[in-house]
Formats: sequence, structure tokens, C-alpha cells
Amino acid sequence: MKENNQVSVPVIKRLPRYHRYLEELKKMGVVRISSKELSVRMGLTASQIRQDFNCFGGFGQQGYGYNIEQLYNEIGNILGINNKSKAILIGAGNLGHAIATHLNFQNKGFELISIFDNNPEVVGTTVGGLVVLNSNDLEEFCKKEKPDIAILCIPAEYAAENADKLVSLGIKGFWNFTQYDLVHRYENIAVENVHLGDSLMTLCYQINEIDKGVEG
Amino acid sequence: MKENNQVSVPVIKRLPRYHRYLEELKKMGVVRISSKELSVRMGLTASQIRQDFNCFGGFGQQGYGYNIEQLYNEIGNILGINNKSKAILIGAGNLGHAIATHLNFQNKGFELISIFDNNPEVVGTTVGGLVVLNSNDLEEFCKKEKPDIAILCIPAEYAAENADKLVSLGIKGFWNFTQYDLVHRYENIAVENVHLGDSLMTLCYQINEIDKGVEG
DNA sequence: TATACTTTGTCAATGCTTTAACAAAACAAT
DNA sequence: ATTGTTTTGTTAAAGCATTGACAAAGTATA
Repeated sequence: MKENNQVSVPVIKRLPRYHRYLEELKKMGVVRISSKELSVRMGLTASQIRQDFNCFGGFGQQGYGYNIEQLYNEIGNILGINNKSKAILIGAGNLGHAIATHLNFQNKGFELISIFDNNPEVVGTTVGGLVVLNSNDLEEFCKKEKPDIAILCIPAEYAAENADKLVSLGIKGFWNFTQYDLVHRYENIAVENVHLGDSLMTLCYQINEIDKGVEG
Repeated sequence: MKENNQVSVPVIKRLPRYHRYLEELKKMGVVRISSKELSVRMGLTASQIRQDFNCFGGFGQQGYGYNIEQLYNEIGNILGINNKSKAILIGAGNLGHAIATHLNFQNKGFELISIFDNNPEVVGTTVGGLVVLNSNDLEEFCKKEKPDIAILCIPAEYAAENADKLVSLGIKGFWNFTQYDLVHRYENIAVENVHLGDSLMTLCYQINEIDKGVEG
């Protein structure tokens, strides 16, 4: 058991992927799996898998492997997806709309409780079963409902002011889809930046490298 | 100059972020910057910045720093955003729709040339200035237009078959928004997975860790 | 019950990334 | 011109993450 020590970021980032693979195996009716077999399926080393699981105290059994259902539940617990945190979405444009309707928040530890926008044409419409509220009512809403995280789907130039305001209203974390970098702005506020533009540029680099290799 | 050697993934992943910060500085009219000052702005170490730029051959000048415009252009060239690769989008649902309309492909090295869907109700509608084509015409289209990358915005269960087909039609890379993992499937095919669900779960973990720290 | 096999948990070794340190080079000011 | 300051490019050290190796502990089989 090393649960008290800080677990490294690379390990944490791999947990959702383990969770996905285990869910699939569970659905297929598979009961147990060895680190060896899982490593082949996932394209990792067996050693890394054992090392990863051991950060939280080893759920396996020698000569047997890991019980899939148990391991799946353990990882779910580590990630904390069973305590549903309250999420609000800021910005009901194209991207915000897609995020609200496309994702299953429930099985990822969240409940989307409200959507805000400052465009009068959008306020009052229904998105993903929720009526879009006016951004002016954000403060009052937060004081009453105490949401845990905010999903930022607004233009980059409004990101900083909105984030600052939300932090002052007690928000504990951001899922940030704006180009603006929130990472180094606050202490003790969780931030997940989803920089789609950066990701696309990285793909661009890869494509060009492959082209170089083929042609040169 | 180390350009021949393979540059490591962490370095490449930081390039788009440098590019963003430099663009902003350029817009502000700043002409030069030292690694020290940039490090403060970006929350990195100056050493890392110099090390990163040196992978491609040092664009700075001792006692002066880096010329912002030049550095910005160099990084753009390294990423290859000036040769516009052709991109097609598969799946014009909520997410596909948002991707097509929300992102500026042009300044990230791509041109979105077509959108495909297999839903007859969606085929023929216009999304982001492009008429949605029928997935049945994909093969013919690819043979004629030779797109470079495909953006996958389809349900996970169709990801593998679609990707296999696209690879056989000459696609060189994927921007994969499905839950399905494409990483270990092909040789010499570029893949950028955008696992939004994984990202959300990671945020969930962070929130719960902060809560533990506050309460325990 | 004994024997052979499997597979974990863990320690040590390797490999990779980041940070620190500093000489060499350019700039700035007198 | 000279002197002091700035700041890079680069080498060396420190810090992490991944992989390899193996004893210990379980399973499976006869």
C-alpha cells in the first residue's frame, strides 16, 4: 500500500484507459486477466501494468492474475467516479452544445446541473435536457447550488475573467476548452486543459514527419 | 543542428503552446524575448525552453534573446502548418458539427475539404460551409481527392472498421474523437487520440484529491 | 500431498526528461 | 576601445518513469 504517497501524473492519466479496457472485458464476460494478457491487448508492458496497480496496493493474486470486476471497481474508486460532482457548462455555442449532449457525465463522476450563456437568443433554449440560463444569474446560482467544476466553452478572451469569477464563487476545478492556459493561474484548483488546436497541430507535425520519411 | 535526430514527443507536444504564446506576444507588438521572461509567462524553466528550441538548432542570440517573429515562424515551419494537408470529417453528429464549425483548420496546417455521414437525414445539409456527403461515396471521393487525414467523430463501435477502410484508401493519419484506441493498430499512420472521457475522469480524480486534502 | 506451472509484487537497472551550471558570445554604456 | 551585463547553447547532474528480473505465493494436476 502506497496510497498515502503522491501517485505520479503519468499513472493517473493511464487509469481511465485501464478502466475502459476492463469495462469492455467485463461486458464480454471475461472474469480474470493476467498483466501479461492485458499488456498485449493495450500495447503496454506487463511490468508497467503491475507497477501501476501497485501504486494503489496490488489487487492481483499470484498464479491467478486480476479479477476483472474487482479491478474495474477499484480503479473506478481511485478515480472517484462514484461521488458525483456537480458540473456547470459556461458557453452554449457549437462546442458547448456538443459537450453537453455528446458525453455521458454520469459514468465519469459528474452530473451536469446547468448551462449558462450570455447570448439572449440562446438563453431559454433547451440543450441536452437543460434550459440555458443567463450568465447574469451565475453568481446567485453558484451560491445556492455550489457546483464543483465549470466547463469552459467560451472564447479565449473571456476565459481569464470568467475563471477568476468562478474561483471566487467556490469552483474547485475547470474543464477548459478555451485556448487560454489556465494551468498556472491558481493554487489548489484542478484544471484539465483540452487544447484541440494544439492536438491538431501535433497531428500536423506527425503527418509532415511521415511524408518526409516516405519522400526523403 | 540536431534536426536529423528524432525529437522527443514531450518537446513536440510543447511546440503548439510556444506557438500560441509567441503569436500573442507578436500581436502585442513585442519584438524580442529572453528564455527567462518567456519561462515566467509560461510557467516553465528557462532551461527547458532553451533546450527545446535547441533541438531544432537554436534561433536565439546571446545577450539579446529570441526574435519573436522569427521564432514564431520557425516553430510554425517545424510543425509544418504551412503545407495545408487535406482533412475529411467522418460523422456529422453533435461533436462532428462542433469540430467542423468551431475550429480554424487553416492556421493549424489543414483544410477541411469534406464531411461524411451515413444518416440520410443529415446527408445534404450544410455544416460549416460544406455539404454533408453520403458515406457510401467515401471510397470514390478518396480515390479522387486523396485526403491526408480523417477526423473520426463516430460511435466507438464503428471506429475500427472505418479506420481500416480509410487506411486502405490511403489516409495517412487520424484525429480520433472516438473512445476506441487507434494508437497500436497501424504502422506509419499518425494518430492523435482525443479521449474526452478520459480527460473528464482525470479531472474527477483531481477534484477528489483536492477534497481529500481539504477535509482529511 | 507433492510437483510443476503461473503470475504477482517488488527491487534494481536502464533509459529518458528536466534542471542546473557555465563558458562563449553578443549587447550596452561609458 | 574597455568593462560589465545579459543571455544563449551546451554539457553535466539530478530526478522520474519504464523495463527487466526474480523470489514468494498462489493455482492446477496428478
